[in-house]
Amino acid sequence: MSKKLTDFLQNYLKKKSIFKNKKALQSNYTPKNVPYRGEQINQLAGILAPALRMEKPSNVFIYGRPGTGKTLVARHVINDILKIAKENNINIKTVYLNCKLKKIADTEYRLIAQISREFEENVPATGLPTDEVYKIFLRSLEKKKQILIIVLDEIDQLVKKIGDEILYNLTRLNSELKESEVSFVGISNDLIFIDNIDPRVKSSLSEEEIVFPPYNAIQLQKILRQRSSLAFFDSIIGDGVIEKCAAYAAREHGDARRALDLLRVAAELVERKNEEKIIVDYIDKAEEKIERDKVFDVVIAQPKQYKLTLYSTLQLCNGNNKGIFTGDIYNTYRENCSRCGIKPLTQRRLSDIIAELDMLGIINAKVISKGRYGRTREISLAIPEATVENINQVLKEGLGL
DNA sequence: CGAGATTCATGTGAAGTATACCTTTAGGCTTAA
DNA sequence: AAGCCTAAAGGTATACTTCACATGAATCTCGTA
Repeated sequence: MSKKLTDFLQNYLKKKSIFKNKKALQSNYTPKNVPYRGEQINQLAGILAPALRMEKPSNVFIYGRPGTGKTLVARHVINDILKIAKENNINIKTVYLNCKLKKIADTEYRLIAQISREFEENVPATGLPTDEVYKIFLRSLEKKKQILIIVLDEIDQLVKKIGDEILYNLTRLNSELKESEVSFVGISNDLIFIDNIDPRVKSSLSEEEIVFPPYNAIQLQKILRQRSSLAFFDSIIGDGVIEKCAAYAAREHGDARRALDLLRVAAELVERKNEEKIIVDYIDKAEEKIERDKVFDVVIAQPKQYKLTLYSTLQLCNGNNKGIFTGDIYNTYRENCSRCGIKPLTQRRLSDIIAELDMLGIINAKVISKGRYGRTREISLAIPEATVENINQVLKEGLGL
């Protein structure tokens, strides 16, 4: 190890961190109290409380824009219920699942398999019939009398992808159970989601509804202050920093997660620069970085073929801002395939991949008709200009080009 | 000139295929009585 | 004879391919004013 590096690491260890508890700013942190969500907490607690008497709670749907505290409130209420249940020896179990996660809960099979794994069942990734997995799950649930509360986050994404039949199957679960009972808490960012599903399913799965309004700037400030007092040592935050974070996040339909991310990333930048105070300028830098990282993380998590498709799109968009079409991308894609020795997929499949990249918000794809010249998707990038080059770089390396 | 037919390039649905993995079953081998 | 291992048979989910038909406005065609 070089002298320089050793020194750096030594110093790093000695240096006092500006964070008291960095976790308090991370998005999966559950604070002790949740400001401005008292009403929603009471509603949800009221709905779920019957579980403590071993009665099945009503199913609930929770709606609200991103970053309005839906997941947080659900976690909070459930934690408390679990705590009380434990103190009083009541048999309640809860499962939290994010339906958006690729390869984990993005199909009916995987969803049920994942829930079953929470019961220490060993369910293979493929090979079993889906109803067999249902049986494993039900059997496991019936081993002893209990109330199960399943929280399905971003359930709208799942239904968009595989259709609403799964919801119907979920509603029927209780009729197969003798001892235990299951309740669902569905969380959705899409406010009109429930209107587009089968009315029968709707009535049984959405017995109750809770709506989360966005936070306003004042509320965001309060939240930020509360969390930052947990996260930082005193007097680290400069004037106007909190206000600016709140203002930026309020602009994005009151997204508290974004506000907290801004503050955290800004602090990380400060720390890395060996400075001691967060000043307003860092918020702008943080904003840029978040924007960049957000796309980065999504892109990096994609399978190879998706990356290659995106890379080809990037190539075509570069410097050429008149619309590009599916056919163009496919040609470029094929070239790139042969360059890095990957077997090309069919255009049919690429069409689906483009649609998925569109859903992920990395590109904008709109089906248009060019009249005499056919029908196609008109595609443009949804990535901020400044990050294109970076992403291009990462893709290039990832694909060995 | 304008209504209706044509056309193109690809969207899109359905069905088929490859792969990877599962359970069941039957046969063969080992083991212990 | 009982127990265990292995391989074949028969099954599924998922990602992808193949096939076939659907789309929809620019362009073409042709009858009419």
